[in-house]
Amino acid sequence: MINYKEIEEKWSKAWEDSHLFESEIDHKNPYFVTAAFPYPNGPQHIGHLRTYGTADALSRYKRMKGYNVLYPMGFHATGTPVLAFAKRIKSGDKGLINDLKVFHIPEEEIAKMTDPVFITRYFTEEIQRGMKKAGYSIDWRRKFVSTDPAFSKMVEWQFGILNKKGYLTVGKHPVGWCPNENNAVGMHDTRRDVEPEIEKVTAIKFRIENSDKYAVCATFRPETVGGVTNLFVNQNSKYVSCKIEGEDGEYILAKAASEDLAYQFKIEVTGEFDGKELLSMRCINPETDASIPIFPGFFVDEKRGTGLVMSVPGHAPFDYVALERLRNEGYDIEGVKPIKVIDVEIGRAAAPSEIKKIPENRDIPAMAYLEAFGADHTAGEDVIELATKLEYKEELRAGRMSIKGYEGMGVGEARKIITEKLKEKGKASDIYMLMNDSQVFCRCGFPVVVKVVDNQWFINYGDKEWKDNAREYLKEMRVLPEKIRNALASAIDWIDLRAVVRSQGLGTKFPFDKEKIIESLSDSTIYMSFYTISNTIKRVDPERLKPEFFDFVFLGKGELESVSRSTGIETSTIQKSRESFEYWYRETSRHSGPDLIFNHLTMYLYNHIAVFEKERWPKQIVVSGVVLSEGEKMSKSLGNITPLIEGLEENGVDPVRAVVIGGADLISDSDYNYEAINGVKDRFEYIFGLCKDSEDYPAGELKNIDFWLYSRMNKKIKAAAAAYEKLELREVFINILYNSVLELKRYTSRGGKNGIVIREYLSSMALMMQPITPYVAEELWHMLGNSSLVSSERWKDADESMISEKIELYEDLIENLIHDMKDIYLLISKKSENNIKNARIIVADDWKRQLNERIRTLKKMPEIMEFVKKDNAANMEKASKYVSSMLKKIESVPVENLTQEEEFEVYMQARNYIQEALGIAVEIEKEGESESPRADRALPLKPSVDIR
RNA sequence: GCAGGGGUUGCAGAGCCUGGCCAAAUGUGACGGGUUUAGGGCCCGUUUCCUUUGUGGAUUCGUGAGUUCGAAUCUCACCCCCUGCACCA
Repeated sequence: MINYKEIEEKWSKAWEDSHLFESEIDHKNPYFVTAAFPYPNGPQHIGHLRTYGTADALSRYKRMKGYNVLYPMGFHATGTPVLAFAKRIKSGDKGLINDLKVFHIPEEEIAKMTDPVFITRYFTEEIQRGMKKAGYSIDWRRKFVSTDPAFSKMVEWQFGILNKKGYLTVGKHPVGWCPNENNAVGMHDTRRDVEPEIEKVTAIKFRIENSDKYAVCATFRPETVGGVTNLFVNQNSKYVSCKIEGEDGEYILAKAASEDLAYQFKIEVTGEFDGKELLSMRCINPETDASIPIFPGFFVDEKRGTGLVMSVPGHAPFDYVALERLRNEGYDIEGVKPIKVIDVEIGRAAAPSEIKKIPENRDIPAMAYLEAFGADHTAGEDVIELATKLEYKEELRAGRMSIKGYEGMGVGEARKIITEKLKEKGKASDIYMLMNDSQVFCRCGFPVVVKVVDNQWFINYGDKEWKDNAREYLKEMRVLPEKIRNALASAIDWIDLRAVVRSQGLGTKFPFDKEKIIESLSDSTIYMSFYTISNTIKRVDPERLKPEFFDFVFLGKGELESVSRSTGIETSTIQKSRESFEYWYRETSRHSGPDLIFNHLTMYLYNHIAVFEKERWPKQIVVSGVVLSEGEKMSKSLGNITPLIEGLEENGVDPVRAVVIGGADLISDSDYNYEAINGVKDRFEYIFGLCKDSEDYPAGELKNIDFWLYSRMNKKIKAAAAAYEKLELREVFINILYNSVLELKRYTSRGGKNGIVIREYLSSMALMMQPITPYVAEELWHMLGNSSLVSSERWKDADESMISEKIELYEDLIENLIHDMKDIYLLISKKSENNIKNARIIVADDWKRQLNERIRTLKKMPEIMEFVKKDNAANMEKASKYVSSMLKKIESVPVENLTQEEEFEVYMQARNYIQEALGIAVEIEKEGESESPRADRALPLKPSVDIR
């Protein structure tokens, strides 16, 4: 049994003593690996092993390939998480405290976690401990925290550059807002952690006849404005008339709605009245100029939108139903007829199971959709809702405009055009609505509204030139796995204005508004560069880190002497920092998770482009997937989160690394599960056992099977290198552990027992395994008698001359033959009462082999037979039979060719093995010399078998 | 809705870019057998159906259509699933 704990302690100490991972500038090519900043607001769990472990595997591999690799680590404490953490501890949050107990954090430590500084220190140490245990080849001397004053200086410098380049703008922005606390609310500030879903809708103005007042309706479907036959109001609600800054005329809104909208517009209320009063008015459809009435609508919500609804009975089931109900109540709705503006085939784009029948009459689509669900205007709201959703969906996807001026146009396109037109004429504008199914409440208990914030600072990722640069540069950059390049490209296109400051949290003060703090994703877009100097400036007073310093170090601007004079930093320090940056910041690999593609990674790319010279831009981005636990997503509620250190101690670091890092290819999810870990352990045991046994094996002369193992080994080395380059770690690991074990087993069962061959194979395994399972590799390496550290060894390239397809073919022939023979043996033993005495293997004659060549090239019977005649080597009758049968399955005519003698030799050499496998005596004969009735059936590479 | 990814034989998961050698790797589970035979481990076999002194046939890779001599692989349409959508790290 392998004692993982023992080998982990032994080798991590050896690595530390040899300072193997403390990287200094040297004559070799640099390679700089960074992985996402961990947050020091909790210990890490098994899932974290993925990104950091993958980065470690790459680091270790690149070191083997002769690069001077730097893999540093720092911590991200800016933003609200650490503060919020302290706040929750202070308030005695049971859930959080419980979580911490799961991670075995002592109570007296938890008690101290009301202090953000303590939290940061505690968890940076805790995380570092876990990372060391996990065997990451990290240079810890460069560690820093994003709240360090020196780091802030660099962020200030960065924002100075962004500002100079005109990438910072001030403007308006909609956010979820609590009117009580006067604060922006995100998901974590709401009750039950719901995300306020803010959506833009179109508000359309309907002028009230004979006045300069407008009724305002919010809608998602402005393209149906031509089908508006009336408005709906809630006759029991209060309405107001008001003035809106920047707009002419007066506007009518529900009172409740106007209160919410006041956070989006400056609204001055000029009057208040009951909804009933509106019923006597008429207004003008802005698209058709028709005069339309105002009716009471049962479904109108005074808080939703504007509290007025434009009625499109032709295309909105709710509107249709409301009108029908009014009619049945005796309301005079004559003159209001549904108008069809879109043509659509019902049931075209929906799951047919929902639909009961397809109505024939589609003159009123809204009615038809209700009928499709077997309902009419008496339907309940849930059915109307269903019909509405289906109709909206189908019309958008498959509908064609039928109204004048837009005939045949797709609904999506018409929506854009009509909205644009209305806006141009000043008849529509955008408002924001919360789209959550139920009201969103702030934690303080107040309902959340949408506020349009003024004076909000943004980074303008929409800047055309910047965007073009990013788009272009992405093409040059290496992206692993290749398939996320698309996602990055669309992220680059999509990212636009990004709010960049917050009013609370830890972090760097925003240089252009010192009240605000730089938002924490924006402060960590170029931090990797800081690793290159974090150790050279350790003793420098942060106040001296003026922009001139960073200009010189990162951009090579200015003169050393004058920078030193104006900053007060010694020239040697400045010079060293510059050299370090220049040396390391070239070949870089950035590692992150899939959730960061659309924010961090995109911003990382943009900001490098904005700040640095092109040689310093990202060279490679690597995104690794997430880790499941026993096939399920890890989550607190499932209680299946394994703390990193605990998992590593329980199962051993390398089995866990193998399963988590090598268990799936990059972006795919890997599964941390018991079976897989055991599978890996079993194989490690096998390898170690074989290694021990092989000490007693003699060397001896090399046989076919030895050459076979060499051939497989060298092929494997080639394949592993190719897969490592693309970080296809699953491919690598399956190949070097699982397949190796299969090959070794086959080798020994075929009588392979050459100690030198086995040990050479094992040492190449140790080398190849090292990036993924370093401890086990190290142990194996030393068991094989090496005294160096495998972690500092070079990659051994494949010896092409040892790769032999022919040798491998021999082995395949034998395996196939045994397989076939076993089948036949089974069949016969089932049928025959008699005991089976022996088996004959009959190897096909050479004339068949020569014919195979012809069959593959000529492919036609007459021509082939022509050849047979000329050649005269074979019996014509036998030959024609053979050719015609082979022609039928021309695809399976083997390309490889052996002579009868060669093939015969192969079976002769393996005769003992075959006999053992079958448990009966085996004779090997040549077709021409055999007396077996089945001799004819022998095919090249597919001997006939005669068992009796 | 928009964007990205995906739907493969019990499960997991390759293959798809570069069509044929794919009834489809590998792992795991299940079943049967073996092993100085409790279990485990290890070894062998089976694991879509039919057939069989054999290496054969039929039907399969979300659904439907198409291109092709030939499609899991290419094209189109549709259905379903996962992830993200901003001030939140």
